[in-house]
Amino acid sequence: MNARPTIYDVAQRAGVSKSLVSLVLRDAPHVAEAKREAVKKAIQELGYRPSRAASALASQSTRSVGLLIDDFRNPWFVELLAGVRSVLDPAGYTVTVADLRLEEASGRNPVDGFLAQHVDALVVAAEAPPEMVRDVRVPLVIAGTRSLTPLLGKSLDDGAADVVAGDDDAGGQLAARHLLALGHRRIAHLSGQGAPAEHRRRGYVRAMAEAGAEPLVYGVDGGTDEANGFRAMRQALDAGGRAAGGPPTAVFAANDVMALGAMAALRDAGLRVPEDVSVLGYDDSPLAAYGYIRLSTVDGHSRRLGAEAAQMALDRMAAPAAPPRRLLLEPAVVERSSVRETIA
Amino acid sequence: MNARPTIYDVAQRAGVSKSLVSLVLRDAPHVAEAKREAVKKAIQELGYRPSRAASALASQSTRSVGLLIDDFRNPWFVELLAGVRSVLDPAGYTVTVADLRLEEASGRNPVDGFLAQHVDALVVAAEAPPEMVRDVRVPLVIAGTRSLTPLLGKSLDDGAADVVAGDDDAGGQLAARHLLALGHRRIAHLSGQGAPAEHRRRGYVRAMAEAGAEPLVYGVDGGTDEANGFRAMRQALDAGGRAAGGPPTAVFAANDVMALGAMAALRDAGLRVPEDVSVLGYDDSPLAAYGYIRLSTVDGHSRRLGAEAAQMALDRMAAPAAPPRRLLLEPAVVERSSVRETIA
DNA sequence: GGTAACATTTGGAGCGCTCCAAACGAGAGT
DNA sequence: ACTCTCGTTTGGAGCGCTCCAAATGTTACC
Repeated sequence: MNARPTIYDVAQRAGVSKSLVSLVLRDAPHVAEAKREAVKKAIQELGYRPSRAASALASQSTRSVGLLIDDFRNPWFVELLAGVRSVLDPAGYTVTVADLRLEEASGRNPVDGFLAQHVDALVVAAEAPPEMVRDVRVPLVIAGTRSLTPLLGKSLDDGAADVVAGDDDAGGQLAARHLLALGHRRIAHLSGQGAPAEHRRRGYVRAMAEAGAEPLVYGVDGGTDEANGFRAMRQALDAGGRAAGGPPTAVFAANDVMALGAMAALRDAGLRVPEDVSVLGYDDSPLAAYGYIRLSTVDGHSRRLGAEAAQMALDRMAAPAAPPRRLLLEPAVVERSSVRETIA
Repeated sequence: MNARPTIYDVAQRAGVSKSLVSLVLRDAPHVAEAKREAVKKAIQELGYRPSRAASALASQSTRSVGLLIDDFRNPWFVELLAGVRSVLDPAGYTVTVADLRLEEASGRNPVDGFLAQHVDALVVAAEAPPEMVRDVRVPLVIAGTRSLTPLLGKSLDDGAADVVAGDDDAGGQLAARHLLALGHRRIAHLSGQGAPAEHRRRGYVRAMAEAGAEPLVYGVDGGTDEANGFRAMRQALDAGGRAAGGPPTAVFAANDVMALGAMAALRDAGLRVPEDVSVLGYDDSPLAAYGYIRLSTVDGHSRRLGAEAAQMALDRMAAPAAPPRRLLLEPAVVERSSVRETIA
């Protein structure tokens, strides 16, 4: 009566067998054009929609891949997702997204969720606890602006994960050198917890040392959020007041949101950006592009990252035994209006 | 061998029948504690995870609800989602999110996707084309900061949709009155396409008329994005220059992103916010709360909206024949630092 | 001691689909 | 006319689980 039509209903209406309907559904070759049409017509008329559950159960494949990101609030993921879909959509795969922060907040393990869902592959673009991805038996791709360390552990252990990531070390160096090249010497770095921040920091410190400039790092023990950006910037300003050379002339923040916090602190202190101090962010998130913000930033190519990750997933599904791949994307600085040469 | 363990494997290992395992899985009553433990132990040891597909197929229910939002890039949805999950998680439901813009970009119908997935209910928080939700046979709830118009059509047709929404008309009035009460008279409104913007505009116009002030609307034919906010603000400024009273002393934007565009235009024009002109946004998106922005805005209570929508979905699943419900949430203004009294 | 009443456990019949081996037809070749 | 092919179509056996009716144990009560 009112129940959802099944493949049998379609078959009956089209005057063929359920098997033929199934073939049409997956548009197989060797189906007579007339029958194909008849089936399509019946599908149309009945408003039939195949049941994913049944199909998944029978075929042992959901043709879906899971994407784990860390926080929906950080728009970083949007481009990443667009990249992932750009390669998975044409291949007929569906992608489901979960937010690590949100899942954990409600006491769930998102990876379990994905596995219960029978995803065919998993793309992890968040700093997930290693044990969470320990023995995932589906193709696993690690993607991140994110640094590799916690992931290398996993992939070395069982050789099963492909990884594609922005090179955060290089990005940190790039940022510092960019500022150095513009004549800055007192360059503060606003950092925070977590692997990506740590690598960016490391790169920054190295570049500063090479240039013979003193590394000035703040906020290491805080989050990589706006509040800590604000706080760390204040510290940098206070330290600069008491210390030798005065306040920094440039600031490199571990990400765009922290940079935004820094800009608030600078404005509150009566300092102008970029006239008095230059601010450089990281991620090239949508935030940075707003006309009111115009933040110069380091671009980790998140869209490309997503596309590469998706391709790796596809490749591994095709060839599960192929040697794992690694790909590092070289970051680049995006000039907007928050950075300029020193006046000094 | 290497295959995923099934319920039978667990049963065998625990020395019980598959049915008992199934009971334990859905923690049914009337199961002896000892057996329950044994089953749990076996599950643990085997790393067993139930197959959602099989369970969905057998039980004719996925215990999942779909949430359709309009654009991942607009962080408006984050709180909405949190609200939805806050009621659905405890009830044991899973929620899957799709982004209308993204789905359409890849030529898919997200609702079809949800239905193929057999969601038990659908929450639509985007301005989906009516035909898209036409004959959805699952409980449907419409949620929005979004105005009701396009939805009322649908729900009146078949009486099957519950709706909860922010009252955009009231919000528009509220915004205008708020500014009026602070002594502003030349209050420009930056608007755009789409039902929510239209209703906010209508409210604004009414309140202005009631106060005997002239409505000044710009940007109606553009999007509700940053670029149009910028452009509309420029127009308002130019018009003010030529016309009678000078540039507006206050601006009410149809949403926060447009307000941000307006702030950029104002800054470029050498005008300060709020000293020279007040800016009021709408949505109370995360954007507005950044220290660097501190945008005063109208709060549509998106979290509560999500929670109410989820509850409605739950209620309707429990009682499919209950009369449809309507709920309008009264917006409120959130004071930050972008609005102040007129000096005049 | 026997049995009713309940608590606990179990096998079987699907859920709607895919996939396979087998059946069917219709020309082509001899 | 009769095989052979090859392209097309079909029934049947699951996929891993839920749900039901029925079986089995256990306790209590007469």
